Amino acid sequence: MARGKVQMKRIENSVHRQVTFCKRRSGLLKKAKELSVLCDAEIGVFIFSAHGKLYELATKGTMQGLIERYMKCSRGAQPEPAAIETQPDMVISLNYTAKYLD
Amino acid sequence: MARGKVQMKRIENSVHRQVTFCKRRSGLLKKAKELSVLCDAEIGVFIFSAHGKLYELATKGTMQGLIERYMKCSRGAQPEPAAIETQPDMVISLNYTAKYLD
DNA sequence: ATCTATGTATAAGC
DNA sequence: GCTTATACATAGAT
Repeated sequence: MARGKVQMKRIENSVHRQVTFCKRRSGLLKKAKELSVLCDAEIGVFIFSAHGKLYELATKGTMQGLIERYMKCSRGAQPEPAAIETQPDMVISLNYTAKYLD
Repeated sequence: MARGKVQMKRIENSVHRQVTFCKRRSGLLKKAKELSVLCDAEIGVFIFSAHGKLYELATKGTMQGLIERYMKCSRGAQPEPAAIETQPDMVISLNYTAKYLD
C-alpha cells in the first residue's frame, strides 16, 4: 500500500501483523458500512483474530437476525423466496427488475 | 473516489447503485480475504442485496462452521450474551438447517 | 496515536 | 467489461 507493497502472505513479524490487523480490520468494517448505506444492502461481518478474539458488524438489526436470514437464504441455495423480503411499498417494476440485476 | 467524491447516502440512481454494488462488493470480499491471509484471521461476510440475493465469504471452512464458532464466542464477552438463551426457536432452526448444509 | 508517501479502490465515462 | 483520473487506504516511520 503505502511506502512499499505488501506480499499476500501471513506477516511473520508479530508486531507488524498486529498493527496491520488493527488498521485493516477498521478499514474493512468501514467499507462494509459504506456498501450497506450506498447500495441499501444488509451486511454481516465477523472476524476472529488469530488469538480468538471476536470483532463483528451487523449493518441492520443484530447479527442474530442476520444469521437467521442467512440460514433461510442459504438453505434453498438457488430460488430464494424473495417475495418474503419484498418491501410492501416497493414498486412493481423494481420487483420485476430484481431478478435480472442482482 | 475517482472522478468525483461520493456522498455517504443511498445512491438514488438505480443503475449507478447497481454498478457500485457490484464493484464495492467485490472490493469488500477481496479486502476480507487479504486481512485473513495477512493476519491469520478467520473471517465471515454475508451480504444481502436490496432485493434479497445473498453473497457470502468464509475464509476458512464453511460459513456454518464460522457461525457456530460465532455463537460460542458471542455468548460470553460480546454484545448480545443472552440472545441464544432467549431465542430457543433459532437454536432449533440452526440444528434443522445443519442437516441440509453438510 | 499521528504523519505522509505510495499503492489501491473505484466513479465516471467508454 | 475496460480505461483513466481521483479519492481513499495504509505501510513504514515517528
